[in-house]
Amino acid sequence: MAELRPISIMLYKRLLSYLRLIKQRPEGSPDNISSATIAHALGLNDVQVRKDLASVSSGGKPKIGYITKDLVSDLEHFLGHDNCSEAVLVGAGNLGKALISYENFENYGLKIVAAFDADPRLVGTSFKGLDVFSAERIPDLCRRLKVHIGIIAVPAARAQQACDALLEGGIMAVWNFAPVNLQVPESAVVRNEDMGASLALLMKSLKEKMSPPGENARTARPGRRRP
Amino acid sequence: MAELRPISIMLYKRLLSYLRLIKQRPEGSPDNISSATIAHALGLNDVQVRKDLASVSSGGKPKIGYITKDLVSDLEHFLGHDNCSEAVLVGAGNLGKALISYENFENYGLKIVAAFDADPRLVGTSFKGLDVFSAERIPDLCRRLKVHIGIIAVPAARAQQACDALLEGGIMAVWNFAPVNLQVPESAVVRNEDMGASLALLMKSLKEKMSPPGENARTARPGRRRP
DNA sequence: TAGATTGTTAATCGATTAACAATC
DNA sequence: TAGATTGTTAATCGATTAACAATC
Repeated sequence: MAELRPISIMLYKRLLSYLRLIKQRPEGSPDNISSATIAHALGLNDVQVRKDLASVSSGGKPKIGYITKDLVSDLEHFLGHDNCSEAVLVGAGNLGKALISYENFENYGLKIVAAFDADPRLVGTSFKGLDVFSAERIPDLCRRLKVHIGIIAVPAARAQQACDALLEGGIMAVWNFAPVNLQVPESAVVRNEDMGASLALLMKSLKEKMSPPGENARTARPGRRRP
Repeated sequence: MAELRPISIMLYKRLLSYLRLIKQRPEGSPDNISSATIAHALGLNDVQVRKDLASVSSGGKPKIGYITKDLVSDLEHFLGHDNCSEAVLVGAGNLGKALISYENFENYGLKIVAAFDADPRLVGTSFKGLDVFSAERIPDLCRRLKVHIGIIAVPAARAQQACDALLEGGIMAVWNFAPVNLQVPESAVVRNEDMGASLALLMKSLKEKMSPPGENARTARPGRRRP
């Protein structure tokens, strides 16, 4: 049951994908699920699924599998979705608005509590009930709101500046959507949402699919997704 | 020099990060760079950087390092940024508009050539020079434009439908921003841009940083980013 | 030459998978 | 009981790192 030491990013991602898969099952699905079913739906190995789940859940039952209800709560508990965290958003342009609109964040325990923008035309407006403040107020308001997560959704050229302001406001974790390498002190955590890199990966897979691996290929993995 | 067999996703991501780092260096930076410098800036091991680069470039020079100009072109060539690919976008809401505005995609060889939306108020409009067509025309226009990449930026509930239309139009690679597991045939490639999962990872790192690993921790990696 | 830096070989480490026993 | 399924142990595989020789 629940380990304490840091787990690998790959494992963490898989756990998240299990949770999402199970939560997404249509109404009226059986209330149990086997590791093989999960593995098949996600293109993974069933032993791996069982091993992953063993580190999280109270275990499945032979011939039955895992009780989805229990599994969901075990996963959520382990992944820490229980305690909601608050964040501020810098940049209320299209991307910022898209993030504000993204219904799904609350499922992951995130709530955006304030937005900032440097554009005076946006300052003072509100979007989906969220007020947009002047970027100058970032350090002050972050401190007052005692928020620890900052989201950067500004153009590349202004990202470092936004980051600095957030850090000044006591932000400890930065979620960066701008295509730049932010410089931050070691005390802070940065996660780059590098959409360019992500796109490149898609294009890479596509190319690999179109020009099949050839003689050299050894481990062309078979089917990943359901037809 | 340049391997042919499929390379690992982690390696591919690192190569992308090298490219981005080097391209981002300020004007007037030296025209050479050492593996140690790259490694330090990205929080990696320098041997790893050299090994990665060896698979891509014509090599560095002892005492000098790598010539950035050559390295950039080697990386770009290897990563396939040379040949630009075209894509269509489904969903011209805030997220869609943010993607259209994202200056950076062209650096990765992607051009969005058409946008679709189900909302009649958006159909017929254009944004940054890109026309928005009715979602009904997806299969037809995709075929006519001979596009192979589709981007899904619609709400979760409509994502599978959008995906089906794209597949009907001959799309082979789907970049999915909706928080659902799309069902696609094996012939297609899907990349899920799961922002919820990404957020969860950030929150995980933050938690790990705030409550230090404790006695159990064995390999707390030291410094990752510059102060 | 001495020092910095690359590139490679071998060792280590961690993650995945195969085989199989346990259990309902 | 027979069959399906879990959980675990051991083997495999791949990726990272350490040590060091090669080179400018």
